[in-house]
Amino acid sequence: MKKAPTIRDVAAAAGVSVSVVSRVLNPDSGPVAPAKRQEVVRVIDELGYRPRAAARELSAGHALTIGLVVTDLSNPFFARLADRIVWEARSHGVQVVLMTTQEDPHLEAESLDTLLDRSVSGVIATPTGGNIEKWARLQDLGVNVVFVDRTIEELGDADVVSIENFDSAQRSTEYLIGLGHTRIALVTGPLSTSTGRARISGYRAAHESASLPVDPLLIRDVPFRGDAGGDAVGSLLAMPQPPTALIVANTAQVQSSVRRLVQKGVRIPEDLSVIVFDDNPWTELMSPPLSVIRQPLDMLAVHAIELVLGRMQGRLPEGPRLIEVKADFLPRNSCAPLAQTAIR
Amino acid sequence: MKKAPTIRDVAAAAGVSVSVVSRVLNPDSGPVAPAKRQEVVRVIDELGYRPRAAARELSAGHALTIGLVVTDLSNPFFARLADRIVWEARSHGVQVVLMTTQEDPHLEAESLDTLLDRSVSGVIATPTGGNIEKWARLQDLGVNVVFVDRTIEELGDADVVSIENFDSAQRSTEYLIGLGHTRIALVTGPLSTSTGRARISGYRAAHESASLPVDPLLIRDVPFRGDAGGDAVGSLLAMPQPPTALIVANTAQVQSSVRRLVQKGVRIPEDLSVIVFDDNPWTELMSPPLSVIRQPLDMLAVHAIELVLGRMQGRLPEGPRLIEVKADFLPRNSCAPLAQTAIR
DNA sequence: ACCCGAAGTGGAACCGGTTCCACTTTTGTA
DNA sequence: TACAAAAGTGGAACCGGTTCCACTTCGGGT
Repeated sequence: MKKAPTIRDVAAAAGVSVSVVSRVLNPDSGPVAPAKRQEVVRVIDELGYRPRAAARELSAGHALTIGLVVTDLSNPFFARLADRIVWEARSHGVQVVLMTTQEDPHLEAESLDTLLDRSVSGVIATPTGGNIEKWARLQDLGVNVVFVDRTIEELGDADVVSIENFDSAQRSTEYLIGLGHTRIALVTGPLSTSTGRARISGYRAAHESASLPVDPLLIRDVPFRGDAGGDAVGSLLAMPQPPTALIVANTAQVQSSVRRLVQKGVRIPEDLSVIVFDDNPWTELMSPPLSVIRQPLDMLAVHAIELVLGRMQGRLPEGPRLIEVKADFLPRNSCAPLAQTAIR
Repeated sequence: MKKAPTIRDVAAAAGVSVSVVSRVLNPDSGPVAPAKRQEVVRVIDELGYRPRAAARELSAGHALTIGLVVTDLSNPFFARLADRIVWEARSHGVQVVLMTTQEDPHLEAESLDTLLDRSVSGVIATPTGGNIEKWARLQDLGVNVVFVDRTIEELGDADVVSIENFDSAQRSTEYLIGLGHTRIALVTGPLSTSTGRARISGYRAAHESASLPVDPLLIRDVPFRGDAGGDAVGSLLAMPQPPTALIVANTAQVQSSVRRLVQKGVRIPEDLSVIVFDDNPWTELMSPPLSVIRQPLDMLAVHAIELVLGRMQGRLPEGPRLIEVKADFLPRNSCAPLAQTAIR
């Protein structure tokens, strides 16, 4: 186990001072004579020298690193989001430190502290909704915060990237209404999140423009983790007058909800028409293939990274940005007209 | 945007020297009078002081960080693995820097360089198979390397955690043979990986003990990325005498393979019996639910972390360790006796 | 009362980069 | 040819921790 060379080793071997090596390492930080530059480059290559990130960070005061704080990587939604973000970050030479919260504010708080210790220059997160002061403190210390998929109302000056929640919920609801359905259930995110509320609004708006009444019992706001989606589905099916259509607008709960449907032997779409908010290849492989609101994860990731890096480089207007990405509706075969639906 | 306090601020506010504060921060690094310890703790809390990780790393020479290098997080196998590893790492106070290789040795090489710059104390990876010298160099510089799911033969002294490849392939093959199948196709990983070879051996062994011949054309070793699995399936189906059963023993290619089956309108298990190596909730939600070799990701993750941390703390015997975890076979409804299979 | 070792403390070097600044050497221009 | 501006260079401080070591203080044993 040998020791890696340092900048002073390089300087000595090239017969120059560390200043010169540093200037070679960071172009535009000062002049270097072409001959010396070449020699330094040669020595660097010969010794296999690589600058230690820790040293750089210490003197710079911040790291070329961003934190990614998501609920849970075993959920394909977050996993794919993470994948895109890691990919985009790398192409900009930025590393990603990954933390999961399991939707637990305590774990989230711990993660934020750790990221602060690491002097990350940005954080991309799907926040739990708690830790308002902690998030504020983070921003206060100059960390660029971007929320994806959800907002925290109390945090006015954070950037947010999400899909068009209102619009997506409205469109999927309208589609089902167009098929003749009147009892449409909605499983969505917690009311404490902007996302959850916006989707409910879209759902209501669709009902209103069709002059249909809204049965509040058909709306279920459930947490992002655990088996809450499945439980909501179970309870919906057990209603005296069960729904004939279901929109699962809580991406993290799609799997749980669908599992419950399968377990209960519900036939799709003969018994129940289903639309889910998801972007998961498996939805297409089911029989029938599920109709989905496709979350454009690539776009979410790209915008999130753009925001973080843009702020890092100070090339972005001051105020907080809200970016809403259009989500595609992909009708497949999990929805049928009400006339062809078996009412129990 | 204010500035975070440093250890010197704390020392000044508590009326002690930085040495004392440092000793309070790191118990067992030296004596501190109880009264002063208490005062220092109070000041730390009051100022909200947190030690900068970069400073620590610089002087320690290595970071409390491990690198996780996987193919692709949009693949549920790697995503779930990452999830468990992040979780286990956190519980030991270790952070995880995530990098993806897309199975491209160049990207892998770049990742390793970056991790080296960061002075990570360990790397957990699903290696591409290339970059032998780079991996060796990493180990040479004192980085603990643990491979998951695959080995690199040329790298004798790396720890490896994987499932019992030979055994798993053998059992699934025997199961199908038991159902009467004689033309069983195998889609597995590249021959350049130990995993790929071991699974083929298991497959062959099952044939031998049943005195069945092996048709080499039924064995397809395909890369971990791209749509190679689907293509292999397409080509298998187009054979003059196509297989009546299929084992997809390349977790990264399960989705691609199944998609192709669905696209081609192959009925499971009426036309083809299927077993896949996977640990993905969606396999259960398909109709029919797929029979799987369940990869015990939790176990893989726990062992990987144990190895890395164990080596970091120097409390592990010298030589490289190979840990094989038993994988469960979960028969569901995607396999039928040959007698009930439609031969085209 | 005396001495020795342990407990407690702070000063300063060190880790490996970046950056400021003073200094020397070129260049360009009048 | 003279002299200011620009290019090139290296010394040293600095970032924020850890750690070694010298020094002081205290306690206990004889």
